[in-house]
Formats: sequence, structure tokens, C-alpha cells
Amino acid sequence: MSRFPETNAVQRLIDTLSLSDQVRHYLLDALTSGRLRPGDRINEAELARTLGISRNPVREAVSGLAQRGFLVSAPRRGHFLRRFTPQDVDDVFSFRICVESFAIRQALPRMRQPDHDDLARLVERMIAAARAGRLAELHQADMALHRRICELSGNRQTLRAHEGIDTEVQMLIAYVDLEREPPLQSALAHLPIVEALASGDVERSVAAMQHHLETTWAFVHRMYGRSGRGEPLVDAGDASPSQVRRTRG
Amino acid sequence: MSRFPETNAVQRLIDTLSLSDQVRHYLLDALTSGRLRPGDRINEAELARTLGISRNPVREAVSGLAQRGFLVSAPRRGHFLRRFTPQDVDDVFSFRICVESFAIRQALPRMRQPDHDDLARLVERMIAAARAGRLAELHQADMALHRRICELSGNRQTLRAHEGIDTEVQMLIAYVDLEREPPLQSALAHLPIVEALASGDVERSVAAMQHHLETTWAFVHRMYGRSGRGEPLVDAGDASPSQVRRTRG
DNA sequence: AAACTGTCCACTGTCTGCAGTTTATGTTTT
DNA sequence: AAAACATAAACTGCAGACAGTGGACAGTTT
Repeated sequence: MSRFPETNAVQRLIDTLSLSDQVRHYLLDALTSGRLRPGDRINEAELARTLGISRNPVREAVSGLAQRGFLVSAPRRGHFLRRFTPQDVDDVFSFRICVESFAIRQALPRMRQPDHDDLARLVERMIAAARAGRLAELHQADMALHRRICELSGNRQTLRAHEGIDTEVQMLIAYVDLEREPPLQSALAHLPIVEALASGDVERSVAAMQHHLETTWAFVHRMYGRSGRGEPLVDAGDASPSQVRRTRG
Repeated sequence: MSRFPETNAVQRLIDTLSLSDQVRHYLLDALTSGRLRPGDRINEAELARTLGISRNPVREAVSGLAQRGFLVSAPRRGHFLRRFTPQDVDDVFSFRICVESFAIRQALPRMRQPDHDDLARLVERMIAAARAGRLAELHQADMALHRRICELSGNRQTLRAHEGIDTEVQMLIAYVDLEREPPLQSALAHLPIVEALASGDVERSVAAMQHHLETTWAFVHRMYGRSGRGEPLVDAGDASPSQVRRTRG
């Protein structure tokens, strides 16, 4: 089939071309970057016009994101970015602790020196970025670290679940002016995890991870706790208070 | 708004109308029932003709299922039902143990007497179905029980994750003539879980659940272990050995 | 003034059609 | 006869168009 050695790489690039895929990434970026805010409606026709394409690829992307729970859809009315309640924060972070702890348990026995070095380098990058005030890079390395651990677990289910959680977390913090941990502190918070992993102590590693995630959780929770003690900021989709339903599998 | 009490039910029926949704359910059923077998191709046009609709709703459904990982897509070549390796079995079941254990931890403190009664009734139904040889009902109650526990956790992330796992498990066992646990034994295996929950002992409940899932895991694993010790039966999508890629978020 | 009814507009859900690829078939060449 | 090639069929990806529904607004009624 492929006579040219570089065909695979080229092929992959070409594959990425599918318009639906591009739209999906475009939308995911809009969601996680805060350009799209909770409750916002997604206008298929307008988006298609903006991107200079037809509505079909747009619909496929949007429909997929709805199936995955990142958008809520109201039949015949459109798709909306979810709204988040304090409970959503708790659900996401408690589940995240569950998943990433499990990832560590599966990853650690499989890790070799190069893997540990990898993680160490990521933390160094975080610290350097924090010192230099490059917040975007800090954030990026942060995500990469957590993701890497899930990859190292070798468990595709875990990795897949983490991807979903990761997206949710980014959506949660995207549109609030988050009262964040100080950058350097945030970067340093990952040191104990990587060190514990390097020592080979599973329980210590899990504990370190849990502690770190609980700290982050607390920061995010504080934001959502403000506008109403436990009461829903707005329940998913105020656009149609009674019958908005999440597209389910 | 609604003066008529049954309006909600009616509304739900009307909402269900979307063709994409219907196709999605149709396909999910085909996947989990074994009517579609791993490696099988999904022919959009043919499916559309069969259902008497156009290709658009079909594409939306298929695309969504691919994004959720239930299908693999090969650009310009089509969508295929995943193939499964022994590792997939291990990944799914180990992760399932992680998720359902977590569900119990969150659910138990929230459970009230009616909830315990609910679960007890489900187990009774399983036992009755097993004794009567109604395997379909047994299987259905089994799934309902596990799902109910995730619901009782009150954690939407957990429930969502469980839905994905549940689908994967059904796909895993759908097309193999599974060497199953004897029906009655399978039904009775759930008793310790529900009893432990009723006693309020979290650790005992978790242990019971883990034991049960490990037993099931072993049965499924045995099937996949046969055709090659650890070697992939076939890796995802032999249709295009080199460049099948999973549609990712 | 408040509630109700009817009309208009925007948008979703779906269909048909077309272009470019991939796969299958048949033919030629060695 | 097997392999390579050429041609035809089939399918995916995308575009454009249409019908039906929901929502907003204005006019009307009580």
C-alpha cells in the first residue's frame, strides 16, 4: 500500500483534514478556553458561515460533543454550553481523584527510569515557567503531567476517562477568574508526587496526588461556592428550564 | 405550564423522535447484542436505506459513537466495530472495579432504607429469573443493579463513566459464546454486596463488589485468553492494519 | 393592564446531489 | 498461471436546499 516511508506521517496529517474533526477541535478549544461561556448557544448556521463550510460537518461535531456531555441539547432549539453547579465541581474532582489514583496504582509498577525522568522534566518545566511568569506554559505542562501518568498506566479506559475529566475541568475554570494557587506554589505542588513515584512507594504517591488534587479542588470550589451556598448557579440549561435534557447514550 | 399531568410523558415521547437519536440507539443495540461483530463495517448508505431515511442522521449517530470510542473510523474508508484484545478486557474490568468501588463509597452514606429495598428487590428478581431460566431478564436486572448503585452515588461523572464501561462490557461479551457463570450462581453472587451495603459497612461492601467483578472478569478473560496467549486476536481494525486511528477528542 | 391569539423570522432536522477516494472486477502482460 | 494494470462500481465527505418548529413581537380581547 504505502511505498513511501514517510507516507504514514503524511497520511496522518492528511487524515486530520476531516472538517468534522477540525470543527470538533475548534469547538473544544472554544469551550475550554472560555471563549464560549456557559449557557451560550451554538448556532450551527452561523458557525458554518464563519468557518466557510456547510452545516453538515458542524452538526456532526456538535452532536458528538453533546453525546459526550460537553454540550446540552434541547430538541429543535439547539445546543448550549453546559452550566455548572457547585455539585458539578465536586463530582468532577472527586471522580478525578478516583481515576488518577487508580492511574498511579497501575502506572507505577510499569514505570522505568526514562518514565521517571520524563515526569521530572515536566515538573522542571512547570517550575521554570512559573518563575518566568509564563502561565500558559505552566498550565500546559500541568495538564501534560497528569495526562502522562494516565498514559503510563497503560489502561486505555483510564486514559479515555481522564480526557473527559480534563475537558470538564478546563471548562469549569475557563470562564471564572479563578482565584488560583500562586503559580510557583502550583508548580512545586507536583514535586512530592513525582518524588514519591520515583521512590516507588505506591501509597505515598497516591496520597501525594490526592493531596494535590484536593488543593486544586478547594480553589475551584471556592469560586463556585460564592454565588450561592450550594444552590445551583443555574441548573443545566436555563434556556428551557423544564425540559432541557442531556443527550444520552 | 402543563395543566395536563401526562404532558411530561408525552413530551418525552415526542422528544425521542429525532432520527439521529433513534439510529444511535439502534446501533448501540446492534453493538451490544452481538448482531454486529467486531471488525464489521458500517455502511452508511445501506443502513440509511434499511431504515428508510437519509444518510445524515446515520452519519451523526455513527460519528458520535466513534467519538465515544465504540467504533473505529478510517478516514474515507468507513467506520468499523472495534476488535478486542485480552488487554481490552483487563483494561475495562480493572477500571470498572475502580469506578464501582468509588460509586459504593459515595453511595452508601447517602442511601436510605428505600434504596436498600430497591437493591434487594433487584437481587430477588435476579434470583427468580435465574431459577426460571429467564436469562435475558437476569442479565437486565444485573445491569440495572450495577447502574443503580452508580446512580445512588449521586455523582454524574461516575454514572457517565459507568455507562461507557457498561457498553464496553456488553460489546465484549456479546459476540463470544461466553463461558458464563451458572445463572443462579451469578444471581446469588450479588447478595453479599447488597447485604454488606445494608449493614452499612463500606469496606465490606467494596470488597464484596470487587470479588464479584473479579469473578466476572475471570470468566470473560478466559474467553479472550484462548485464541492466543496475550497476543491480540486482532488489533483494532485489521481492515487497514497501519493507519486506522480512533477518532479522538 | 394583563392575558391571549396570530403572524413573522430564525434555526434545526432532514433530504438530495455531487466530487473525490477507495475497493472490487476484469483484462492484459510476463 | 500469477502478477500487474486498467477500468468500473461503491462509498464517504461535503454542499446546498427545503420543510417544520420554536420564539419574538404586535395586535386584539377581556
